[in-house]
Amino acid sequence: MQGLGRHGALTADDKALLLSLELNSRRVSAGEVLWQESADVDIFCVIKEGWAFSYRNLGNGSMQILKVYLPGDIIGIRDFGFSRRLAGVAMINEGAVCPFTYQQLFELFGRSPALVAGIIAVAVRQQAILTERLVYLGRYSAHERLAHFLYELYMRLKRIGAVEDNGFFMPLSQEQIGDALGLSAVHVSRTFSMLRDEGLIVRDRQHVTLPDPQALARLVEFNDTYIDESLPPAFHGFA
Amino acid sequence: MQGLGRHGALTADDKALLLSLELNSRRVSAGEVLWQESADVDIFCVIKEGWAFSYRNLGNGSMQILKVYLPGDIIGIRDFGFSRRLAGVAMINEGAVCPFTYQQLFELFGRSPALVAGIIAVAVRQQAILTERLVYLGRYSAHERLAHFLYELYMRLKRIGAVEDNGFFMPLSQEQIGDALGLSAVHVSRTFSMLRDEGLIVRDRQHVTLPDPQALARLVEFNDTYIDESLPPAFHGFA
DNA sequence: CGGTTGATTGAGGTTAATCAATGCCTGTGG
DNA sequence: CCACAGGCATTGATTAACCTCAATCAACCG
Repeated sequence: MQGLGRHGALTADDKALLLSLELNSRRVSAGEVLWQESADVDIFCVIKEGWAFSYRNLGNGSMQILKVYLPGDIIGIRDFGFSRRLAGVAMINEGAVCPFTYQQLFELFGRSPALVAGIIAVAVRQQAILTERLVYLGRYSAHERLAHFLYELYMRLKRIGAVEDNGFFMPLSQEQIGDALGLSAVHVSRTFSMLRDEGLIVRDRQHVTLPDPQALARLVEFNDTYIDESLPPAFHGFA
Repeated sequence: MQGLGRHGALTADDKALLLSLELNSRRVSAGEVLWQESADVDIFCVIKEGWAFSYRNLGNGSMQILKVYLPGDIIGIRDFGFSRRLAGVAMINEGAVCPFTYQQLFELFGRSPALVAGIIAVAVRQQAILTERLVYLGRYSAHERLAHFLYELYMRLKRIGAVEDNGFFMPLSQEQIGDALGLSAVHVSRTFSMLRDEGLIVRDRQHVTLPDPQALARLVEFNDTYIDESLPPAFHGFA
């Protein structure tokens, strides 16, 4: 609700609708697969608690992680408009999700322009994050990829109040980070060491600290166009 | 119109609306920049003729090409919902485009559910193509990346009737292909030679032939989920 | 005809993958 | 409480993929 409200005032009715969706939330365990790739598209989810990721398993035995989802993120709207899942989704750690159906989504669409605008904004910004990683995969070294990845997490976590003293909880294994960045787990480890020696990133088990976020931002030339989540003025008349 | 009509019957009114958009088309020259990254978002375009690509220029001097656009493709809907361009767009060869404004897009939305469904379907499928390349960038070698890239072009060109005897016109330079696949131009050249020696891809200047598309499809494990362009049943009641 | 652009080929260097060994935590069962 | 196993991270050595630089060549263009 906090996420969607940024794009237009929600009426009391809108809020009631959203709250009704949140009622039937479900606890999920670490590693649990929410759905497999190619499965039928039935539901979407909002993460209430815990981290998840979407992935593709490849013919050569490796896996590509497409996106990491944090509490408050909507999972599955990328599949909106398809009849089968383009990617699987699994939980990283324990948590809770609120599932809702295509039906309920269309209901929202019919009822509230502000919610439509909000969901469009969320969807296009998620895609922008993906595009940003495509750029990094294509043209940057392991060093910059990892730095960018962690800085992006830092920014997203800060938005939801999960950063304290420039540090945050990060439950991904180095193997999983490698699968997200197109690197081997071994090289992720080496790259972490480099970043630590440079004083840019400190990591202790599942806790990451960025001693100097500004310096890191300069290094990765962070493009915050897609983090700014306001919709352009043209939308105001529409939704 | 052909592309959008796949997702629902267009009324005579819809068609008239689309034709009116096509009236003010504009000729564009090879290499012409349609817009720069970070520019204000004012228009979208349909390509009537010629090829284009969207790109990001990076701090380290290199460029990442995000997507290649073919005749019939809509350019710029990725920026829908942002006030500034996430990527630049430039023509590869000479051609013609039909620009239309945010305003006109909203008008379409208000008038025709079938067009809304069509545009949603086009947008999500374009994103799926991007995601597919992200997977290839992260986890496949130059050999498979190039094979996949060309096979994807082959499939998309076949849809619009631009393939003849398994061959097609391909105006991209090897430098540009490298920018799309995250490779150097030199390595693209070597990889082309490998594919030619394997009998998978024959290239003569700007003409590419796939002697055995089936074999190539097996090699790249082409995922055609996102090429199937029908919207799922759930949409039928909605749009 | 000279100039330019794009493709090819070779040589050598760099990045990151792979293989393998070790260490460190954590949980488990005796 | 200790022994042990499993998962994760680290480190070293070797190999493979790809980049960069540089030279050459072919096609095109004024």
